[in-house]
Amino acid sequence: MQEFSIGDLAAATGVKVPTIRYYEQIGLIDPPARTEGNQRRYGRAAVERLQFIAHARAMGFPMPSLKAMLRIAGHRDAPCADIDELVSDRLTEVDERIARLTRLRQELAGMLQSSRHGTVADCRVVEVLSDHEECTTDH
Amino acid sequence: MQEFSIGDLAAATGVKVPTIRYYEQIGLIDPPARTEGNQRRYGRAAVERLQFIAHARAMGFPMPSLKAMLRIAGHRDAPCADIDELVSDRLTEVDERIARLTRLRQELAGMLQSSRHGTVADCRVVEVLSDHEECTTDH
DNA sequence: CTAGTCCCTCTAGTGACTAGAGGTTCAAGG
DNA sequence: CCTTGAACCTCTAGTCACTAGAGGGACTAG
Repeated sequence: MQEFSIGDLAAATGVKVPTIRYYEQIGLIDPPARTEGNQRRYGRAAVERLQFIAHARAMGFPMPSLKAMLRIAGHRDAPCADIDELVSDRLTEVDERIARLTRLRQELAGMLQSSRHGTVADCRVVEVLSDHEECTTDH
Repeated sequence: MQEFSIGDLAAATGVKVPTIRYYEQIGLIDPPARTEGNQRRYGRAAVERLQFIAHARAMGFPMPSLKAMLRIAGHRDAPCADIDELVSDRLTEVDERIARLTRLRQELAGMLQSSRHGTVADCRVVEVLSDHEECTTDH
């Protein structure tokens, strides 16, 4: 089993070195073996685990879900349904977020549309932002 | 000109009391007049300004843009175009964000689709999250 | 062997708030 | 007028997920 320094691990996963140490500190990854000179040495498994973490973070999973997934993934005979649930929760969140952003998009576009005057004094943007009643959408 | 306590202001705008003090501290709003007993008293203008801030924050404008907008909005004869630019920047950002989330949505949905097996050992979700190559989209 | 890069720990800082301690002021009811 | 209780004050410290820096030790290629 080949060994990786923390820098190798960082290069392999795209997670920065101090962030890896931070993850170790908060217990997201296990403390690895050390060399005589006290440097961290990781194995393949650590690379995969960190890739998993990086990837899940990139998909916006919150830290607690991440911990839960890692815990579940550790039991190879645990039911996959538990993880599926976290994924579908996240899917729902993403859907909501898309919906909210779409409404916001409309509002922003509307603000730009109606603001072809000259100065701030009669700027629709300022008005709309100052007065919630003016919104065409809710938020 | 009627006066508002910090609590009134909070009630009127939905911004919490400590947050208002924080905004004052970072110079987002002006320090208001004080009573004999050193309590803050605000006027109408402060309510409007804070509403503007709350609203813009709800729309996801970052703090620096907010400061810029407030600065510009202060000059009633400044060109509205400067604010429009911030808004259209934000619009672009929102569009990008929607696009990213839509791709993510697909990936999450795909993961769920293909994971109707039993245990973690052969859970697609775990696989996909561990191996970036498996992604059907890029991110 | 040495130069240069990587690694170590520890502390402190970030942004945008939030929470709490310990004390003061205000406004309404008696 | 006086009391009571809610609202206010300042200040410090905590949150999350990192990031930056200081000051020093370890590893590796030439």
